[in-house]
Amino acid sequence: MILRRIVSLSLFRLLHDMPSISPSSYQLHSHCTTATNFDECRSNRTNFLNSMRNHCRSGELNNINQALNLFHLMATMSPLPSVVDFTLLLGFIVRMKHYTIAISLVKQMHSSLGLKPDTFTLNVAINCLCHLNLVAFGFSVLGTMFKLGFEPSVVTFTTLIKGLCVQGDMALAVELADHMEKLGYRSDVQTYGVLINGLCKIGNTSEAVGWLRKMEERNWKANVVVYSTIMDGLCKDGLVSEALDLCLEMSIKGIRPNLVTYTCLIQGLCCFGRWKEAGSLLDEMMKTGTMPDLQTLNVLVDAFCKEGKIMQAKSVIGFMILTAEGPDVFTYNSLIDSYCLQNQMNEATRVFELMVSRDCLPDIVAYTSLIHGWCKIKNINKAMHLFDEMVKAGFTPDVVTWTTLIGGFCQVGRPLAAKELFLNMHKYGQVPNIQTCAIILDGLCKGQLLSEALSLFEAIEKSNLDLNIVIYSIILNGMCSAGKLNAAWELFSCLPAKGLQINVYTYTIMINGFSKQGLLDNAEDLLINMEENGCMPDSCTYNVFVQGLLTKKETARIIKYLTMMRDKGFSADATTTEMIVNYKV
DNA sequence: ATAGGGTTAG
Repeated sequence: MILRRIVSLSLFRLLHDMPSISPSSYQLHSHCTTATNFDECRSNRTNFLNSMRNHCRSGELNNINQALNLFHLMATMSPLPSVVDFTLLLGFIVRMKHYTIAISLVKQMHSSLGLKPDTFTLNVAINCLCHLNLVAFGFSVLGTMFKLGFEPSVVTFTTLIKGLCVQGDMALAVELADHMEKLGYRSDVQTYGVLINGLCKIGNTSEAVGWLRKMEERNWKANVVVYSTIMDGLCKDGLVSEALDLCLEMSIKGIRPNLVTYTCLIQGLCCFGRWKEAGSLLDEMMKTGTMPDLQTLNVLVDAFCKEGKIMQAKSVIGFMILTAEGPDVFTYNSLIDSYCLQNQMNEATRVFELMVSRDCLPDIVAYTSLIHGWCKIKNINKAMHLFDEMVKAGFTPDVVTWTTLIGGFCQVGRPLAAKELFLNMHKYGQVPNIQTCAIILDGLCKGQLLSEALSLFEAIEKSNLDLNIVIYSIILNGMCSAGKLNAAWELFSCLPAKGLQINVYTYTIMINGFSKQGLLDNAEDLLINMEENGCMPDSCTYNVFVQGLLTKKETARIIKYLTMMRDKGFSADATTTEMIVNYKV
C-alpha cells in the first residue's frame, strides 16, 4: 500500500530541514529595474498587485532577483496579499527552476508571515521537492496535507507520480496511480502523460503506446504533448518510422505537430542518418509557421557534429546567430565533443577557450568531453590536469566524469589504477552506475586480470545495481578470452534464470569462445540454437564462426557458411578475408 | 483567482 510509505513528518520540520537561501539574496533593492516602478505602485495596493499578476502571467518576469523583490514587497504589505497572490509568484519562481528558493519562500510564508498554505501552495512545495529528487519529502507533504484537512487533488498525485518516474521507480508510480483511482480520483490526460513519459524514459515504448490506447478507450483524448512524448520515446528507441506513423495518426485526428514534436522527429531522423527527411521536416515546419528555436537548431548542430560534419554544423550556427539567441553552452559542447571524438584536441581546446571569451561558462559537460578526448588519445596526464582544473573551477565531478577517467586509465593499460578510482569515487560523493561497472570490468578483463574482474564482479552483484546483459557479456568475454570456457558456459546457462534477455552480442561472444578453442560443434549448435530462440545471428556472428572453421580447415563447412553469409547479405570482415586469402589446403 | 505533463550536450 502506497500510503504506508508516507512518512508523516510535519511540514514545519520538513521545511526547517530544507536548505534556505541567504537573507541578502532577497533584500529589497533600492531601485526596481523592471519597466514598472514597484515602489511607486506600492502606494496603490491594487495597482501593485495587478502589476505583479501581469508580470507573472505575461512571462515578463524572468529574473530571480525581480521575483524576490516582489516577494519581499508583498511580505511587507499590510494587510498581506492573499495566499493566491503569493502562490502565483511562487509558480513563476518554479518556472525559473529555482526550486530551493521556492521551498524556502513557502517556509517563510508560513513561519514569518503566518499565512496558511492551501492545497495549491503545498502542491508547489511537492513539485519543488520532486524536482530536487526528494520525493520522500514530497510524500511527507502529502501526509501533512491530510493532517491539515486539505484534500489532495489529481495535481498533487500527478506531481508525485512524476517524481517517482524521474527517480526511476516506475512500478511505484503505477501503483500510486492505481491507488489514486481507488481513492476516487480519476487520472486525467496529464496523469497519463506522466506515466507514458516514464515508460518511454526506461525504453518501454510499446507499453507507452499501450497506455495511449488505454487512455483513448477511457475517452480521454490524447493531445500533442502525449503524442510528442511517445514520438520522442520511439525515436530514441530507434523506431523513427513508427514515430512518423504516429505523427500522421495525430495529424489525421486533427492535432497539429508543434515545435517540440518537430524537434523530437528531426532529432530522430538525424540520429539515424535520415538527413533528407530531416531537411524536409524542417522545411515543412517553417512553411507551416513554426520557426525552429535554439533547441531545435542545437539538435541539428549536435547531429552534424556526431557525424563529423563540422562545416554543416557551423552553417547551422550561422543561422542560429541570425534567428535565435545562440550559440549557447549546448552548441559549444557539441562542437567540443565533436573535435574530441576526432582526436583534434587543439581545436577542442580552442572552442573551449572561445566559449569562455564569449562569456558562456564551460560546465561539467564541457570539461568531461575534454577529459574524454585526452583519454582517447591516451594522454592521461592532460586528462588528470583538466580534472583538477575543473575541481578548482568549482565543479564537482559527477559519475560520468569519474567513469570517463576510469575508462582513461584502462585505455592506457592501467586497470589497477582505474580500479582504485572506482573503489574511491564514493569518497567524493559519487556512486558508480552500470556504465562505470561495465568500463572497469571490461578494463580488468582486457588487461588480463580476470580474477580481479571476477572478484569485483562478485562485489557488484551483491550491490543494489540491477545488472544487465551488457555486464554479463563483458564477464563472459573475459572468461572466454582467458580460456575459461567451462566457467563461461556455466554462467551463460544461468542467464535466463536471472531474467536476462540474451542478445546477439552475448551469443557471438560464446560462439567466438568455442570457435577460438576449436570446439566447432558447440559453436554451431549455439548458432542454430540462437536462431531458434528468435535471436538472429549477424555478420559478426558468422565471421567469428567461419574464422574458427578456417583455422581448423573445415573446408565443407567453410563453403556452407560462406554461402549462407552471402545469401543473407553479410560479407567477410578483414580478418576472415585475410584468412581466406592465406588459406592453404 | 494560485498548483501537475513532452524536446538539446559529456
